[in-house]
Amino acid sequence: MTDPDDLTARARIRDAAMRHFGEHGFERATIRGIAVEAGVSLGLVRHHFGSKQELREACDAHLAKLLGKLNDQVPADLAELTDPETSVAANPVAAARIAVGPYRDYLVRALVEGGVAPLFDAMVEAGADRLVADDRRRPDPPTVEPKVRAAIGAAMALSITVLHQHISRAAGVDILSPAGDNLLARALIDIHSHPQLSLDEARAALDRLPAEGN
Amino acid sequence: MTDPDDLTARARIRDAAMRHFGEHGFERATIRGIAVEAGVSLGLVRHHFGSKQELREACDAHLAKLLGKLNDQVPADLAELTDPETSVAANPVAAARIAVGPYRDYLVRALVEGGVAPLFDAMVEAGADRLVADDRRRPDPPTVEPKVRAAIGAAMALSITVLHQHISRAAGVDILSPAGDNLLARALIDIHSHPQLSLDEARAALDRLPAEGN
DNA sequence: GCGAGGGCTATACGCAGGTATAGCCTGCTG
DNA sequence: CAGCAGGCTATACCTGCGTATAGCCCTCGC
Repeated sequence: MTDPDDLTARARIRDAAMRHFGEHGFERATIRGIAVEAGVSLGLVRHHFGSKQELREACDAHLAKLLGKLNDQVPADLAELTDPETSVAANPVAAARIAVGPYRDYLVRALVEGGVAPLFDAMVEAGADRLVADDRRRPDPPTVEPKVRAAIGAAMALSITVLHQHISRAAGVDILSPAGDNLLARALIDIHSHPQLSLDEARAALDRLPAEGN
Repeated sequence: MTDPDDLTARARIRDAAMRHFGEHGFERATIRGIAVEAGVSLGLVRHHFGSKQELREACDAHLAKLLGKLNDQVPADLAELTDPETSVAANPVAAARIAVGPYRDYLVRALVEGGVAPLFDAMVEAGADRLVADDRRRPDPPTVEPKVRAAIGAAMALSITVLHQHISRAAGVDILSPAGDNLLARALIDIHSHPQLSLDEARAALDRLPAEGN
């Protein structure tokens, strides 16, 4: 976002494209609109990126690079990304929101219509590692591979971003705003510390399932 | 889906539209393509539904009606929707998959780009009711309104459908297929019966949060 | 039998927007 | 200075697609 050469026209075009794609979706966004917002001519967009499709791929790549970087230093970011202006401190939820913020809409679009697969897979990988460690401490051995559970976990984590408009409407609070950080954090802590199913219920549910096979 | 008058051209157009919108997205889908698939002329689409936008709204309405009906009789469906052909029996996950199946892609699109808000809100309402009942049995009183937790829960539930392509890829199994029903059900049971955070960890996390306010 | 209405088709219009071309201007290198 | 490369603009082209119009044909009521 604040790379030294991010003031080049090329970077401005890319950023404008990410905003437009995120806001309107790939189809509805127009090269002309992107060019206007970037303050360049229509032809220059085509000059730098060959076609609309290639422009999109460049955006995907850029997002992946950004979030990859972010992913690598989550711990550092958590400490560092404190934003004095909005009085959020030591709240991982707020940190994540701020970090992803500018690219949130684009990320959501990309997730739903393919693309950014590597990003998701990285999240799964990280989650699976954590699960493997946690599983050792479990009295009951899990019957499902860590990777599968991690994939579902990653989807659930992302669902807050992906469906934030619905969550916010239903909850009556903009969940992805400074005002919502605390609420969201508390809700997540509550949800993740209180199982929906008791172990007994879980066993009963498992027994009701049809025999292994498919 | 199997209404008596669902063989009318109007219904065929609507169904074709839902397929096209779901598969290609609203912008990329063309009225012409829909007309061809429905086996009618271009003009007839416009005759029945005034414009592309109105066609879309009709699709939204139809989906809401279908899923609303489904929602009302979930218990009945769970018993009834057993599909002998695919050997799924008494598996709620399979039942849900089969019920939503034909409209899955459309549902996902609609969820992400607005629309179908009432559907989501209904899920939240139902979830909140359940939470209120469960909360009474909790030793520690929840600090977050049921509605907020229910909204997040609904999003998490839907995330499996919305992000199924990523989950399936990462897990190496098509999670929304007969072959995946059992795996998905077992994974969900495991996840929902094993808290990610212990109560102690939860308390510690809560303490680390900045003071109430925002 | 005949007028009317509605399901349906064929054809045309208009334009938005992706793609393509031609060329300007500035700066660098030999 | 010559000349080239590359960032950049202006303009034109043309296809695809939403929208609009005109009218056919069949059925039903009188």
